[in-house]
Amino acid sequence: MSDFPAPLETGQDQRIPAYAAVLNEPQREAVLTTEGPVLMLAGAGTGKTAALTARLAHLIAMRRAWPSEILCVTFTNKAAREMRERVARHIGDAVEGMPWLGTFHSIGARMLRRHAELVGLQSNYTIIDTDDQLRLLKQLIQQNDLDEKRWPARQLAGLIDRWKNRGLNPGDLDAIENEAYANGRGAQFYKLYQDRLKELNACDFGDLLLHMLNIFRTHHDVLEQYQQRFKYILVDEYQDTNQVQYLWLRLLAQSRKNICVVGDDDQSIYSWRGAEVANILRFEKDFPGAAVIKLEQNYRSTPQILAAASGLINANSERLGKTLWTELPAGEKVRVIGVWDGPEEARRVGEEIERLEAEGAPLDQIAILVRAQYQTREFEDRFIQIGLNYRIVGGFRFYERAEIRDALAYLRMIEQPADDLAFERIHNQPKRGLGAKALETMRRHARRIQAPLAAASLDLADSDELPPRARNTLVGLLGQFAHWRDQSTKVTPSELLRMVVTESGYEEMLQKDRSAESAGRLENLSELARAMEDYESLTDFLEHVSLVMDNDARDDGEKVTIMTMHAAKGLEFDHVFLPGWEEGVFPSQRALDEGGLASLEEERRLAYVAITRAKRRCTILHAANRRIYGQWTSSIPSRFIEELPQDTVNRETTMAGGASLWRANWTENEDPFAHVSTSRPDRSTARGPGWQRALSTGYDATPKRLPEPGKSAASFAAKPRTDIAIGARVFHDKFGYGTVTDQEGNKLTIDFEKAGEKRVIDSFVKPAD
DNA sequence: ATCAGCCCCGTTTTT
DNA sequence: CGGGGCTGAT
Repeated sequence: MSDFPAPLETGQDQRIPAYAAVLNEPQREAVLTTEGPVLMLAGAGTGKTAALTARLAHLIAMRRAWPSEILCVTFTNKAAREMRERVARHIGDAVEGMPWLGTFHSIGARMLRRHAELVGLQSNYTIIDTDDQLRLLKQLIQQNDLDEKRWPARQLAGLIDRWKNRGLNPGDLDAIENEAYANGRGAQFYKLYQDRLKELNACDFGDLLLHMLNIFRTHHDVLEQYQQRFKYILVDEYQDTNQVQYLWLRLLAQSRKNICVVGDDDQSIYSWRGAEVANILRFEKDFPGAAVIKLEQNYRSTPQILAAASGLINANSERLGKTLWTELPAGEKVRVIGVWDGPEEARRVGEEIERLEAEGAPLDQIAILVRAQYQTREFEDRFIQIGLNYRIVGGFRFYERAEIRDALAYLRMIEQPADDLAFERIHNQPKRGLGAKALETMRRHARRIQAPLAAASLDLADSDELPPRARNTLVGLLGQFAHWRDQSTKVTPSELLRMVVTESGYEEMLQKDRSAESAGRLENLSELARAMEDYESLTDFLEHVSLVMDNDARDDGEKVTIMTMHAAKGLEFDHVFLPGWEEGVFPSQRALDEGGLASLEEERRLAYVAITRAKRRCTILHAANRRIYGQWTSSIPSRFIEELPQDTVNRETTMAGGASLWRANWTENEDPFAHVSTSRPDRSTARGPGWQRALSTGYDATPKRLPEPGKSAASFAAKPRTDIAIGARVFHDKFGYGTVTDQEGNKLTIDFEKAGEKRVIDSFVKPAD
């Protein structure tokens, strides 16, 4: 600690490095305690990343280690990227020499490339995604005469994932685990899957970590090599680590014990995908003598927001216990708004946002955080209607899109002719008349001669097992691949991709399909080609795409963000709306039905994460009625609302009057089934057990203020466009091509070719070419 | 080989 | 309600 230039208290001492000057006391301690295990408990908004990056900068500036001797792991590429950028600000180009800063998976992949032969792979192994994984498992299930209906591939994939997350190999499964699939054939299928992957020279995501763990366990020399190399280990979001990651880290840290983990047990929201809070809870036991540093000063939210969140999370047991505080001035209380139903909720949020906008709030500082993806629809519909710019985060990531996967499959086939999964994916994409039947013949032959599909197909083309037509097509396709493989050494990867997309007929297929999606798909493919321009070899690029590429960027203009609470972790917004705080929605029905207290506590942590995203204003909403799976359901406010400290909350309702009156009414006409119905409940007749509780929390049935119809951004600015008239052909980002059949102010009625007739705001369409 | 119609099912998501 | 997957008819 003595080598730290000077304490901050000495004022503007010029010897204080920039990276340390802005830190508070505990943050500085986290930077200075370089030796030995450190547990950094960083509450929401407490400057965890600042401390982490300062620690990295410090280690390097003080010559404790070369950049290449520090292992720094994160969960997401985004976090890794951010870390890299922020460290670069402190130490400049030296960060380029940090090859071991990255996600668990990319670091695992990098290590595995060096030691692949130890687990029976070649170093140019392919990383398969969940789609390939599923198709492979389906094949195995079919081949082994299992009924896929009874034992779905999905289930097996889930089990294998979980086993891998826990560091279990096929031979490690106990009787109970084994029993979990196909009456005791779990281990058998797990083994079959692993063997098949090896044949394909492929890995799934879980393998990237599990293979390395196996190597560490069985090859002490390899483990020692890494233990020597990594003088310091830093782990971000430690509460999200799963068993393999934990075991992996423990082995690597064993000899030097210079491991610093950062996390927040209150923000552990990923147990359902294998994360174990226990890892952070028992860190001090794993590494005796660990320094525990708590970051509790919050720089993000108002005292009210913080108090609400803290009060809520207090209801959880099993916490390490932190108390967040802030020096920020008092702000507004958290608002809790009760509304009649889902559509009204969306309407209300829309109005609130328009109000904020009028006050000058930038739209990108406003977020709507939902529990589940299905909740986004209501808002999307409403925002399209009132012409409010929004973006929905989540859904498909870039490389998960079908067209991207198809393009990659072509490239994989060029790179590795033995990649059967890639071949199967595109053998008839675009349609070329090589259907399921031809594929089956090809597979059979491949199995017979023990060769990869493509090689076997070449062989097959010489026989008369396939009909002449299919044979010709097959020869043509294989010829194309030979041609592309030849070209791949002569042109850049990006040129190769363009060549493949055109020559395969893929481009033509998309051009013929005039839907909104296909236009976007063509665009995605050009984007892929553009992204490839930075890569020299196909191998580099393929790994980058499957492991690193994400599509969160593309910030085109100011938009309100709609996303799940999970996706919002780590982000912050001035204004946060939290709709759907009803029992069964949040906490989710599944969490209530299964998983018991642990599940409920995780939901509560999620609520904590959600509230602490807000910097200035946080608005919670709950609706009395909501359509779930097409059924109108009445629901009661979330228990989390009651758990908020009442003095931090302002309650509002769009309904006023006498709750008592309503309760009386309900008891008189008791109808136990009133809460489930197929028609939308009417304000004057609805009732139900949930409703009663809703009333008791300050609800009322008669509308205090009915939403004023048409009062929205759309009707304010109702100047019709002059470039679009009835009969015009137009294009809409969501609905595709269509013809305008009516125009009323800025509202158009359009008959879409794919989506049917819709009413949309004219700013959402452009004239079709 | 392809498509329409039927049935089933339905959190959260990163790599 | 709505999407995906599978079946059976062209």
